[in-house]
Amino acid sequence: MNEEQLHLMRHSLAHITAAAVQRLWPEAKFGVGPVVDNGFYYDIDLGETKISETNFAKIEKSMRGIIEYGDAFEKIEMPIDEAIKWAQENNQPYKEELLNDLKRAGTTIAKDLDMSEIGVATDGQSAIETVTFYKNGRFMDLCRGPHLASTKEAGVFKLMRVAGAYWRGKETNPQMQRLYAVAFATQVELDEYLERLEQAKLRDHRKLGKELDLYTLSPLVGAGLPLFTPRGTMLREAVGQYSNQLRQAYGFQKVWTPHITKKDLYETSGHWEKFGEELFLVTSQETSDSFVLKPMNCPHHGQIFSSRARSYKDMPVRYLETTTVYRDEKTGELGGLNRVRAITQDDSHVFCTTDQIQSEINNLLACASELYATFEMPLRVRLSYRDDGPAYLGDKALWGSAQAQLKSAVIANNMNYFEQEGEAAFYGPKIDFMATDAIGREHQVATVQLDFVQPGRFGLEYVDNEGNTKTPVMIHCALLGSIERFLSVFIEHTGGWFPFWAAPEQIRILTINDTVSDYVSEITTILDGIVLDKPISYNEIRYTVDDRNESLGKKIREATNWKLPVQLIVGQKDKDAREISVRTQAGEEKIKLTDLADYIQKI
RNA sequence: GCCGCUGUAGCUCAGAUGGUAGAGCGGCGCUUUCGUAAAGCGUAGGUCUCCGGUUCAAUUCCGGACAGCGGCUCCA
Repeated sequence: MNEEQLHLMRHSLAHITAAAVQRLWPEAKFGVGPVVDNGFYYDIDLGETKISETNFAKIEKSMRGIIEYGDAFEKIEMPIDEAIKWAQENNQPYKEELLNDLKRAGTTIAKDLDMSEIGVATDGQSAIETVTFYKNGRFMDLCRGPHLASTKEAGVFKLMRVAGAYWRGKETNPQMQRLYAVAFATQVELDEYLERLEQAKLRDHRKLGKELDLYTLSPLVGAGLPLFTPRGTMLREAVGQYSNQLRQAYGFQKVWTPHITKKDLYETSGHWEKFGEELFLVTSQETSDSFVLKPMNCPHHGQIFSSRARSYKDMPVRYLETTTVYRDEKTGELGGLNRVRAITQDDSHVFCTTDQIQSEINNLLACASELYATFEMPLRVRLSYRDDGPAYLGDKALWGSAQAQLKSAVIANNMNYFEQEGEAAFYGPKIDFMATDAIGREHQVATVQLDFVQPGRFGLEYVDNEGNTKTPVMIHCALLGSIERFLSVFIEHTGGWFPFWAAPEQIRILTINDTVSDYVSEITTILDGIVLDKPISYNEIRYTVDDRNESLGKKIREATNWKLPVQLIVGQKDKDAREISVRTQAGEEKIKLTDLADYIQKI
């Protein structure tokens, strides 16, 4: 079955799902039922009644009945006004809204519609004459089609879950229930898909985070506030230090700013107005000032920039700071390390002239590419442009040229990109780097954002070569993004098998009995003296010695379960031969004690 | 925040139409010094997430809170 047929089949199954739901709950009001990756969903409103997973067996049974019966999919063409009347008479208000949009604008696609009149009826000219419906059995649905000839041709499916979903994606609209299903041509393919899902769960960072003892969550501390164990701290510091050292090599200087600030700072920046509800407030018993926990660092870095007179000769000024910011995210959005309320950003800000924008963007893209190449993580780049909504600030022409510069930089760097309208920050267009987690969900990691608003708001300035006062452009950039989120993706990407340089415990020496302790000391002396150069220079090999009175098999099993990059096995035979048995994921080999330092250096 | 699901020992899980609960691993103790993914025996761990309600009796039923999961919305 090709992609097109599969799509057709999944779409028809969405109708069959709706037909089954209508059979079981005749009062059901239907939204939309599109095809998605691996399956489809249908949005349904049953009023007070709620579908839960306990109803799935009954719905699936009804669907199988419909498939077995083999209703034909019948195409019906209907004048638009007659269709609207049908929706009213059959108590299908959501379909009525869609039909209103079709009549008024000829489309139901939200981004092509004027939001102020979405779903609103019109008496005027129709944009279109007729609409098509598809009917299978007693169920009839507004639909462009095409469909299978008969329900009998539907493949295998499985209802997966039910979730809330706002009608047309608007929070102020009623919430419907979204019934998700997967569907394939054959049972074998469905089983394979479910098996892949099971495999992916083994790489879930929340599962590995517990198994590998990386972080923990405590209800006493609060949701979205992860606590990092010694191993997890080692990991986050390794990647954080790499990010810092890399950016220093690309011309950035470290700065430091406090974690609380007067709220005035964000009123000036514009963040208070836009994100006020998500700021944690801090009360002072000493002064009447209102403080907040900082949700980001750009205004602080701007204050450092403006602390001295700046000449064009100083530009660009590049600051970096890895620090934790706090955002009161909605509780329902929190999850694992991916979305937290204490967010450690490897944040940086460039202050430059408009002439320097292009080269600074290139500098940052090169830096990000180098970093993700080290992690061997493929990324997709998202170019986010402006929406014309009132929430966005700044000069429109400047936005336009900046967007063009971002795009040409991305193309020049040969990056895999896609464009998205309306995702820009309120102060400027941006480039986001998207990484994929274990089950295929994309998450933003690195970001490069142009800002034409904040420098002006804070009165930042420099003097150009003619003695004129100018406003600099600001470029925000985080490479890892949020270290917490980065780790969530990194853990799933590696399955917990971290590269040697980032592994919390890099080497474990496993002894066979207690006759080799002097030989173990010889080995540790070598390890202690090694200086590594990849990907950053450091001189601390993180090793432990497992000399417990346990079987070698058990020691190997445990070290493997901890996903240690290197196991060094030593017994009397190795000691006599001045050798070490080295066990890695690739297999096992014997090396000379004198070759150990070299061997480690080359990992 | 909203919709649905979930919460039993440190971990993974079992269990009873309402009569206060078990296994494996891990921990601890003893024995064992053993060469490639779990040595043997013994032993201690639980307000069955928390707070209310119903009941002679609640871990089990009902309500609420907290937390986790899947989505929606949001994401500076």
